Amino acid sequence: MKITMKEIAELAKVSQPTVSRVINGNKTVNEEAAKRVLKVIEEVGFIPNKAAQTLKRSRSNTIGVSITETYNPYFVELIDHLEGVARKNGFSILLHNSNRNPILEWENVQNFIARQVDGMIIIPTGEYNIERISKLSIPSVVMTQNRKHLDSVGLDHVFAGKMVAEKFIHLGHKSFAFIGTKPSDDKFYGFKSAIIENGFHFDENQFIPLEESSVNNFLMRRDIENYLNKVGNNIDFTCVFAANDIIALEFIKAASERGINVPDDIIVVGFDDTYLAKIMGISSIHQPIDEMVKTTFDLLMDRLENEVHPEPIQIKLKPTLIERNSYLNVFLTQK
Amino acid sequence: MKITMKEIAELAKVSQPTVSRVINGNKTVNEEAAKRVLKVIEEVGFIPNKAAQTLKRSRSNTIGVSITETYNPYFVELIDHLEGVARKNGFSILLHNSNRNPILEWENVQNFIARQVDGMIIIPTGEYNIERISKLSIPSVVMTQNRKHLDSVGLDHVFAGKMVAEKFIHLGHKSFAFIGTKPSDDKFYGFKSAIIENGFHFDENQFIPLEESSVNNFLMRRDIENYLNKVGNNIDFTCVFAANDIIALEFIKAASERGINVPDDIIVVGFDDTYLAKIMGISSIHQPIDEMVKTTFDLLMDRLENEVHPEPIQIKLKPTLIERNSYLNVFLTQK
DNA sequence: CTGTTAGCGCCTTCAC
DNA sequence: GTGAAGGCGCTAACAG
Repeated sequence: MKITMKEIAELAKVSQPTVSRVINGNKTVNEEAAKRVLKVIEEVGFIPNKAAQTLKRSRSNTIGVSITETYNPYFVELIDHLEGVARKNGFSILLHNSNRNPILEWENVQNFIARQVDGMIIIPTGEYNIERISKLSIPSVVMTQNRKHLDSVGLDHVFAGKMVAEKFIHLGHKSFAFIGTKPSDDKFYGFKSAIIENGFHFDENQFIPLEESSVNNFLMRRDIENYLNKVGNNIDFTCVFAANDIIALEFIKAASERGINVPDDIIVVGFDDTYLAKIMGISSIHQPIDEMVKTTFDLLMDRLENEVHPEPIQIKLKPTLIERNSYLNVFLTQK
Repeated sequence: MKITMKEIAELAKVSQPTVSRVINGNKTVNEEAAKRVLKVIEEVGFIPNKAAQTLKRSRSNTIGVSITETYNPYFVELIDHLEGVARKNGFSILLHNSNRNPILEWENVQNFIARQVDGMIIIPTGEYNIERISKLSIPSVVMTQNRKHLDSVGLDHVFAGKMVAEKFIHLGHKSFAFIGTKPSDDKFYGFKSAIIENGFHFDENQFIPLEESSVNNFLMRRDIENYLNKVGNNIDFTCVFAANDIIALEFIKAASERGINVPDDIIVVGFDDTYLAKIMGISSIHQPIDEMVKTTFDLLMDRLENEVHPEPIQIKLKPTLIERNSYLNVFLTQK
């Protein structure tokens, strides 16, 4: 059924390796013969079998990508760009979702190995598999987060937090809030540090906690409502930094329903600058997706070509703050 | 560097085919020997080379997925589910984006063939490549749209349009609008037909046209603004059916800025029921993503196992209408 | 310039 | 039950 080089060779009256030569652009082929081969290939629509090539060359031109979720559009943009960059460089993407589950993440890695990927790009579920991966002899780079034991391209979250705090302070705010999963978050660290460094106080009651398991907007909303119900009318912060855009939007909605106007009463800054922020006009920390993908891919290519295995590189990209008016305000002040 | 069955065989003091046998669960192996082999495999962390397996078995357990975009979260949900179902069945996904470009789409297909995928799932860019694909001898199924020449799992768009029109009529509306790319759209056809069948009139001036090239919310917004500017205050429709949720939201925003209240003045129904609709409380046509993915995958598996190549099957799934209050209304009526 | 040869890692008869 | 032999489709020396 399937056509092979052998058939092409017979039809073009050359040997099979010659067919291989013309396909791989080996110049040392008689022009006439090459033409004949190309003609036959064209006619029968021959496409070389990459499984055989991979086996022979021990290079698959495939990279395995393990992601943690697709719920946050930020990750989707990342994957999409990555696929584009990879294709432009002749690579295909093998995509597997770990769903934030380290066990599945490890399965993904095993699968990538089995399928002979040339390299892996990992959006990690946590620390769990990082060290094992680093010992694997397959070039791997972690994207979106920095890890000690592996090449990684992340974002300067501390800087992002500082930037937001300084913006708030510059705008005259004096009482701050943060919404996020864990207090150990770098962006919270940067946020809080900058507040304190500027002589202000961060009230720990104004850390609005989200459950680790709150992975969609309903659950995030629930956590926010819980907080708001608890504090009742004792809200005295005037600015909020949310750990991502979905959270920011849910806070704005929850606040609005309680008669709190954003941005007149409270201003909000989200994170990731996804199209959610763009569509809804929410200020947000923009991650340089293009740069992150490009850097990650280049780093992987570099590791792929230069066998030497030096110390892991940690690259931290600089975010920027995108200011918007909050479209929601438009709706609120309409009447 | 890489470990092979040969090494395992030596370490376990058996022959290489025996290693293959235990890995593939062939019962005809001495228990003692099998144990030894498994132990060695465990110790050295051996993972069989799928490129070799693929070459030998001419089966890769991979399916190629060509998508047109990731901008609409609906497609992302689809891919994510698909990846989950595929994995559960031992398949990996090779993902390529055609970016709505038929040339890239064809490249994707070629690449899939080269990489020996067992089957393909295509979200098509249009009619362009469908027939070529149908002649390919690799099982392929089109998802999200129905095509004559290829197995396809789509949605009953005509029914969806009817459903929305009937809902509008039931609510007492008499003047209708539609926002979408082309009047040939099945959902517009169903929408308009139901309006006429119920004795109402559809004013062609109330087809709000979007450019084919308007692929993001800014461009969609621009088209909507153009329309609204053109008609000025002569808006006499009270209900709008938008071809997707992003369009619906952009219309709501544009209308709100002009003092038109949604849903008090105009009600809006979107399409796809993405989380955008969920987050913003926009009514929308829900596509049964789970069912679509499951059906598509099962159909592909069926084609994969039963060599016979009967007539293409066209499956049309039934959408449902999810009614919401439009959160935007909450904001609008706040003060 | 080009054909012959060998082998990538695995699976599959086929004898023993 | 298991080893030996052959081959999947391709590439890479190596002669000629």
